[in-house]
Amino acid sequence: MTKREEFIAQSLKLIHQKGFKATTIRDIAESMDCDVANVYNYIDSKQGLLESHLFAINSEFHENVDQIIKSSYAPIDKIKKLISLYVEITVTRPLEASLLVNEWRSLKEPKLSEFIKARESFERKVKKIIIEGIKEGAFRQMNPELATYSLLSCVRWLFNKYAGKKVKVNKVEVEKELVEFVLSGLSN
Amino acid sequence: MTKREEFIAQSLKLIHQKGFKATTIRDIAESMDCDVANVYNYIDSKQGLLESHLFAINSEFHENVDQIIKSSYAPIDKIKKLISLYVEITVTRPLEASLLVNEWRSLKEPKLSEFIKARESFERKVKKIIIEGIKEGAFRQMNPELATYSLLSCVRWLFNKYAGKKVKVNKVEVEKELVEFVLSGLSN
DNA sequence: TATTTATATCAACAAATGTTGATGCAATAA
DNA sequence: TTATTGCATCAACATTTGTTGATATAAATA
Repeated sequence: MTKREEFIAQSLKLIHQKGFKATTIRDIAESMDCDVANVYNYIDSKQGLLESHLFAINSEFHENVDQIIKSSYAPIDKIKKLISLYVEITVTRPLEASLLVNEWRSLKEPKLSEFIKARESFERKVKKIIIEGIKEGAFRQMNPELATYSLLSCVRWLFNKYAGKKVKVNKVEVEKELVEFVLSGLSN
Repeated sequence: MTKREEFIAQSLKLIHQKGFKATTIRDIAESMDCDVANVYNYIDSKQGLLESHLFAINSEFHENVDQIIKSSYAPIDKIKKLISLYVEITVTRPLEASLLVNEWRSLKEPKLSEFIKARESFERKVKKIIIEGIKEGAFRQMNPELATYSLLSCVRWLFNKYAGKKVKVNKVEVEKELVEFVLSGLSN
């Protein structure tokens, strides 16, 4: 592993553990056993470090989301596909997924607004799927907004389970469980 | 409203808006239009401010939780009661609820471990309810751990919707929707 | 060989931030 | 009346923290 890769790995790890605000440049330097100034061989600013990783994973996520949205799948299958996407990204790159869920709050304007705008746009798309599903009779009658947030929160917590821990995860099994929960809840 | 009450209100509001780490003593002072040193008429330290509010609401929450756990309700009704409790606290005191969900990360040892321990204990209790519900046949077969986290995340996002915004909320309606989602998911 | 690239070293600064001490003043309670 | 309580004022300090500039060295590349 090159030093630059070690830097990326360590900084992502620290940001996930302590949060972006609480992670200092000196923390990062110490974790990779080098001088403080050395960190600036890899970044322009601390803020830039957050922005680059955050928007990289965010773009990737939204591009995949749009393909699902624009597909001809029925609402119920679009939901399944979205959950599958979220599980895939979260299990393979949990540290970056944690940026999407937690650390975006540390963005500064105008990046903050840019992120929020994209996220709200995504949430509206999910809400539309739910509304359509209700109309078609695939989903029961419900408040689409509350359902949207509930649904999304069901997958957003996931990274917490797989970031930093060396748990061996059966991606497919996790996906199956989440899909079942979102579609059927607890009940028999 | 006394000055002390204004201090509490403003500091909670700021902590929710910007996060605890990003909220400075000077921010708080400015928000209540007083000198910086003045803030220390009401607190011993910034950290103490977080701790007192966080553990106050946390204790209250867990006391109520234990009453539900120890009741003779069936698993499905315990779940309903828990959701009801969460909605109640979140809708009436969203700013404090946000501490429980977001800001506990800013606690320092040993308070941090204390909080985490309580939270994990709570999660185990919920998991037990689910396991029991499955055994009794009230709930379908599922992975209890994933179900626990999914269930809890379904209610934890709520404060985001009601903190800071002047939305008039029908508590009962929100509760009904959440219960339906947790028990039945999206499906018909 | 010449040169670019990746990384290391050291010192230092400016700004932000939590915190303190000493003091004043007015209202309330004893 | 006296003592306490709640709140305000001002100046100052010690740390923490992001960031820079100038320079060195060894390896990779041209």
